[in-house]
Order: sequence, then structure tokens, then C-alpha cells
Amino acid sequence: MVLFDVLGRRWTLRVLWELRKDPATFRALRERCDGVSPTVLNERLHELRDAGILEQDESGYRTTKSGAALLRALAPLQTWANGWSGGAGTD
Amino acid sequence: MVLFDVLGRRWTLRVLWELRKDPATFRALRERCDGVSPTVLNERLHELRDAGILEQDESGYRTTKSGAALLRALAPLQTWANGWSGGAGTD
DNA sequence: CCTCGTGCTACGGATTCTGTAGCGCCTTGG
DNA sequence: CCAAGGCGCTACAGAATCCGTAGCACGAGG
Repeated sequence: MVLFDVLGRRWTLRVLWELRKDPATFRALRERCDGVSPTVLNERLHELRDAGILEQDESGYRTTKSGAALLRALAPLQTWANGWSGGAGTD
Repeated sequence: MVLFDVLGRRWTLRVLWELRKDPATFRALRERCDGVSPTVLNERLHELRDAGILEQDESGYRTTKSGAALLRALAPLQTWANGWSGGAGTD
């Protein structure tokens, strides 16, 4: 699973997750991720772009088709997490 | 998503993944994970046990019910990964 | 008693993350 | 024209984390 080399890094999953709905600019994304340091954010963004999961346009960062599919594959996680850590609409 | 605090660490996803089929002992698990250092392995094992995802018995480490459910939620990943990084039976 | 395999800890060096400061660029608007 | 402010992103030092190897305590087998 090469995939784990990409996803198994701090913030990668989170960054992807925060883009599940709408695209965001660098600074907005940073805030959505509890103010992760710009160094790591930029690093992750690069990795995810190189992996063809994210792309960048004038409105900021967004998922590619492939990335959207990955998010769909990841969706059951939310369901699972709800039953796991409480039950309420934990995000 | 508290979940990402647990899964978004090096080796966590991988360890879980390697237990998807059958349980394994500490040393066996270590080998399945490309010889990850025992320090981190033990650390992850603790975290996953504290999270109620894994448990330990005389035959080694195995997933709990909750952990098995998590793995099911994670299953679509494999499908996605196949279409992403090649198409063959990448593991 | 000796050997072998197990789960796991110790520890030093390498890598990675965090937090803050700030650069260069562009758009306001006075 | 020229601040003022927002933007994407980089620099850098200190802290946290990870890696690799060595080895301990224990139990089984001979």
C-alpha cells in the first residue's frame, strides 16, 4: 500500500478532509486545520498535488476527480467515527 | 475529527491494515510492517488499544469489533488505490 | 545449565513538526 | 503616488517524533 506513505503523515488526511466540500485558499485552509504551520501545510499540499489528488486554480485548492473519488472512499469513516467517539455530529 | 489525531500518525493505518485478515504477534506484526522500529510499533499498539480498536490475547494482537468495523469502512480505499497507482493488485 | 524465541524497553542520532517572523506580490483607497 | 492590508509562501530555531540497534526479562525445550 503505497497509499499509506502518502496518507500516513501528520495532517494529510485532515487537509484532504477539509477540502471535501468546497475549495479553500492557503490561508483559509490553514485556519480550517487549527492553524497548522504553513511549512507542513505547504509540504502536504505539494505531496497531494504530486499525487494528483489536489489541484490549484485561482480560487484556491480543490480536489481533482481522483481526489473526489478518494474522499468518497473515505466517507464511511465519518459514519464509523460517529458511532465510535460519541454519536453526535462530531466533525 | 478526533479520528485523524489517531490515524494521522506514521504507521497507524498500516498497522491496522496488516491486521485486517488475521491476528499477529508483536514480532510478526513488525515484519509485516517492513520492520518498523519496536518503539513506534509499541506506541501505536498502545494508542490503538486505548482507542478500543485493537486488543491483545495469547495469540497476539487482533482487531476488536469496533476495529473490524473501521477496517470495513476503510475497505473502499483498496479499491480506490488500485485505480490510482497502477491497477494491479497493489497491496 | 544453556539456548532459543518472545514481548518489549533504552537510548542516541536523524528526521519531522511547530511557531513565529517576514518577504514579494497584488489590490484597495486616500 | 503611496501607504495599508491581504495573499501565497519561505526561513529558521527549538521541540517533538521516529529510526535503528542493542539488549533485558521471561518462559519453553533440551
